[in-house]
Amino acid sequence: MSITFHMVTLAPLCFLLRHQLSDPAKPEFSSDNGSVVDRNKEKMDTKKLDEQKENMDPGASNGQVAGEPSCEFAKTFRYDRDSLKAKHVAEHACNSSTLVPLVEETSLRQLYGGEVNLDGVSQIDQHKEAASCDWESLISDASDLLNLESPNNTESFEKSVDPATTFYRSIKNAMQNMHSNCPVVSGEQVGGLSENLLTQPGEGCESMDAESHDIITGSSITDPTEKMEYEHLSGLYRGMRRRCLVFEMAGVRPKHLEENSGSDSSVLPQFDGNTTSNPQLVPTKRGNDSSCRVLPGIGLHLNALAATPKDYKIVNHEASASGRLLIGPSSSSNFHRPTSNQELFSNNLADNFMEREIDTVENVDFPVEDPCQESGYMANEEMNQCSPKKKRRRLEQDGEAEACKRCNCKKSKCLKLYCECFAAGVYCVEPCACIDCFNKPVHEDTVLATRKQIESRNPLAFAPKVIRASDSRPEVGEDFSKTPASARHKRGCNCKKSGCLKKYCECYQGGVGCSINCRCEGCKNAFGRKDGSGVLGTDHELEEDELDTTEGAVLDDSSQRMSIQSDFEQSMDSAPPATPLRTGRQLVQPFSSKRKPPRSSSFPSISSSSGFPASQPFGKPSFFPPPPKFDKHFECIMEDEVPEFLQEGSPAAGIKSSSPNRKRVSPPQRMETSPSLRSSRKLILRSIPSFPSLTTNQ
DNA sequence: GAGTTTGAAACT
DNA sequence: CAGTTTCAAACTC
Repeated sequence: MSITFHMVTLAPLCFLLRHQLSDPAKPEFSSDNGSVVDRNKEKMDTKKLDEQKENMDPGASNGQVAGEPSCEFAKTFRYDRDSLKAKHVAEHACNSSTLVPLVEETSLRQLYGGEVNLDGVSQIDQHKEAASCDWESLISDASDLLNLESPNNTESFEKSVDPATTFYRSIKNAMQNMHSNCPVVSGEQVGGLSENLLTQPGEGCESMDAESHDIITGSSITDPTEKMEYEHLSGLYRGMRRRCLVFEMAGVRPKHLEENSGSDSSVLPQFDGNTTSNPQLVPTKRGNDSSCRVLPGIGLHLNALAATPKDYKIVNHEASASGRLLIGPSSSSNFHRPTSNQELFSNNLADNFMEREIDTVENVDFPVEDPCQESGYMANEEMNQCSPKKKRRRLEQDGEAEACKRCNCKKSKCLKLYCECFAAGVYCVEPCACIDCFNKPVHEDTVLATRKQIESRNPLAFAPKVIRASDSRPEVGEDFSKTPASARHKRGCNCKKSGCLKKYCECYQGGVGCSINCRCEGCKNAFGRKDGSGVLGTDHELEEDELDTTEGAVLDDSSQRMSIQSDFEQSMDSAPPATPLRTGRQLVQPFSSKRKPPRSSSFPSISSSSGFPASQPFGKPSFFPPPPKFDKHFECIMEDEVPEFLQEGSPAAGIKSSSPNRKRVSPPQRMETSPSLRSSRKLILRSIPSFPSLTTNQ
């Protein structure tokens, strides 16, 4: 049991460790091509492992339910690889005892660096004598334990563990464990050398290397060669294990979850939006509704982990506000790091998974209050009997539609950009009316592969569609919503008939004016025309054609326009409290050179909030559309790109930092140089990979 | 709710 | 790169 717990509590740490081991100079994730093929292959292999796991897991009440976690474990091991460099170091260590000290010390420092200040470090040596364990079997057992864990047991388990203290303790143990492995190489524990190691030093060491990390994460150990095979994909699945692991650990998957898992095989934990009132962890049916799950920022969550349970809860709370599951580079974080698109995607995906997992962990003991989750949950519970359209409308009317996309795809399998969910980087949720949907956690690999493929075709495919000119960045306190035209659609629209006055137009839908990038004809975009004229409400430049009775976008007079604009602004302002639109704007950071959108000054923008008022001032269809589709995107973006707490390091920033997606931004250097945030920084996974020097803070 | 329109995405 | 097709959302009735 203790091992199981360790795996849970240390999962985030492991994530951290892996990142820290990575070579900073090297892209965090391999963005090599042919990933699709490789992935397919890996998929197959993973499935095999899956099956094996399932066979080994008699406790699996539901094939898929139990299977996925198992699969995750397998994946975990495979993908959860340290950087090649790190591994090589380990391998060298295996072959040369002289390197051992370096490996141990360096790895330890890298692994725990200044991020994890644990007393356990000092005790490691004392435990080197500890008999090396058969980690494979141990972990296997542990994983089985997880699956077999009955709700009751789990419950008692949860109760018996104090998150804060246990986490601390677990880390220490894990560290000890890790060192108990290394000594084998160093000769300090020759007795513990496995036969494998003796016969295959390199692989053995690699295994150990893997074990040393996977032990913490609870991943099962597989053939080292396989690990190599998937190493380049390590980043993509980095967070998965934790998700599953956590879920399993949580072991509180309610019965109804299983009941619903028939068609919805995904069994990742989801929390009831009602957890507000119910402190109990209430995972809900997952798979389709995953996108509604809040994936708070990694860093925040990790911070939460490092913090006291109280802080934990608070952070989680706030972090959950955005309620979006980003699985792709659509998140703004992409713009903050000079990584490849693939990396971005992978990172984001991983992060999201990570977030999910961490979130789950947190929620084991602390309730989560998340509007999105709630809405998602409610949608699941209440909308099931409604037609997709009704669901959509209802949600939209509730202003919750923006929180969770729901598609209606029939042919695309939700694996193309046609699918709003997919395009938004979220999994399809239960309310979706899609047919033959593959955009589910169950098909993670497929989704990843597809996304990667699409990105290979168009690196910006998942990037925010609307960007904001840097020079138009508003001053603090300025309501950027007043200048929607300052934001521009990344590519511009191509409208022919809609006059850019309907939501067919992406610019209009995004609440931004058309720009020179647009190839639209007869542009009448109320947010600003291609020719640069007329930003509604700001300059009264609406011209006759805008006032024409075209398309019902009829405006009687400027005052009305103003009213509408007002409405629009209000809508912008009516963003959910957790949606730091303005804040985000203030903090938007420049795109990395790689991510810099074509022909634009590159500031991702949030054109509007997701909370357009349900009521329209004039009792008729508003000239302004309901929250533009991109809002959701923007929300995430803004949240992502708002490392305010990192930038300012102010106490207040701490609160803001709980915004869900901020995790992604976290500029490493800032974190490094912000002593006041040290405790938080410790567990900001997101930043870890790019940490220039983790050892400097020790 | 069914059918149409629209334009982005995907394909050739 | 341009033209065409496919697709699903937006819209209309």
